[in-house]
Amino acid sequence: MPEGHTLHRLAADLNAIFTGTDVRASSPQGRFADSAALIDALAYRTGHAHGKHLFVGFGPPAGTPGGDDFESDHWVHIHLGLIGSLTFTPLALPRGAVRLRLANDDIAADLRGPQVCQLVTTDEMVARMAELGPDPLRADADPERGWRRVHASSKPVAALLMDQRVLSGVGNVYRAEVLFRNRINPFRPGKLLNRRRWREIWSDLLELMPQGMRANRIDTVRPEHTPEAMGRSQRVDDHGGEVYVYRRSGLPCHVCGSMIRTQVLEGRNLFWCGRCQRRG
DNA sequence: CCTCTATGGCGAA
DNA sequence: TCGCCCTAGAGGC
Repeated sequence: MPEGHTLHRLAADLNAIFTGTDVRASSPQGRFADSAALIDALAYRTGHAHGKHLFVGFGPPAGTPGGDDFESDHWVHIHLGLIGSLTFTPLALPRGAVRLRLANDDIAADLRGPQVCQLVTTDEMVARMAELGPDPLRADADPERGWRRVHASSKPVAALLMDQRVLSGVGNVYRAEVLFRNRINPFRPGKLLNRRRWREIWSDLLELMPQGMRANRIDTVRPEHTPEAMGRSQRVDDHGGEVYVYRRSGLPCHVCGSMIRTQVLEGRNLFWCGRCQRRG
C-alpha cells in the first residue's frame, strides 16, 4: 500500500510509539538477523521518510561513554516496494514472514515483504536521499528541480510523474489522479507541458498527499463528486479510497460519464479519461 | 489446490 | 521491454 504518504505516516507512527521506549529488534524470518541483533543493542532515535524511502535511526543507549544521545549512525533503510508492509500489532507471536520486528513492551511493528531492508550509515542515507527528486511531503522540497527534468524530457508526463528522480513519493494512484484532477493529457511530452500545468500538479499534490497521510489512504474526489453527493454506491476496492480513474477502467467517468480508459505505460497500468484530460 | 493481482524498482538483454 | 524479487489476499476449480 505504499506511496509516499504511507511512508511519512509510518515514520510519524514509529516516532509516536517508540521514541523514549526500550525498543527490541529481531528478525523472526531470519533474513535480517545479523543487523537486527546489532540494532537490538542500540536505542531507538528517530524515523523519517523521503519519498517512498523510510529511514529508522538507532544510536548508543543513553549513558554510553562517548555515545551521543541524539545522533544516529545506524539507519535501517526500508523500501516497501510493491507488496511490502509495516503494520503495528499488540505484542504477540509474529504471523507470516516478518523480516524485522521492532517492539517495546506494548506494541510490535512488523515489516513484511520489503524490497529493501538494509543497515546504512548516515553518509549512505544522505547519498540515497540525494538521488531523489523533490518530495511534496517535505517542507524543504523545491518543485523547480522537478520542472527542470520534466522540461528537458520527451517522455509522457505520466511516465515522468512515476520517476522518483523527478518527484519522489508519487506512485501509480497519485499520478493517475493528479493528472485527472488537473485535466492533463497523460501522454503529453514533458518538454511540451505548460509550466503552469506543472505548478498546478505540484500544488495539488501539496493538498492530496498530506490529506492521504492523515487519512492513511488515498482519496481524491472533490466534494461534488463523492458517492453521497452523486448518489452512487461506495467504492468497494482493496485500496479503499475514493478516486476518479485509478482501477476504474470501463466504468463511467464521475465528471463526464465517458468510459475510463487504461493502457500499460512503462510496465504499469495507467488510467485516464480521454474526454476530460486534454490539457497540456 | 491453483492462478492472478498489487500503491515498486532493479538488472539483463 | 521483460523477467524477477518480495508477500498476502482474492477468486476459481
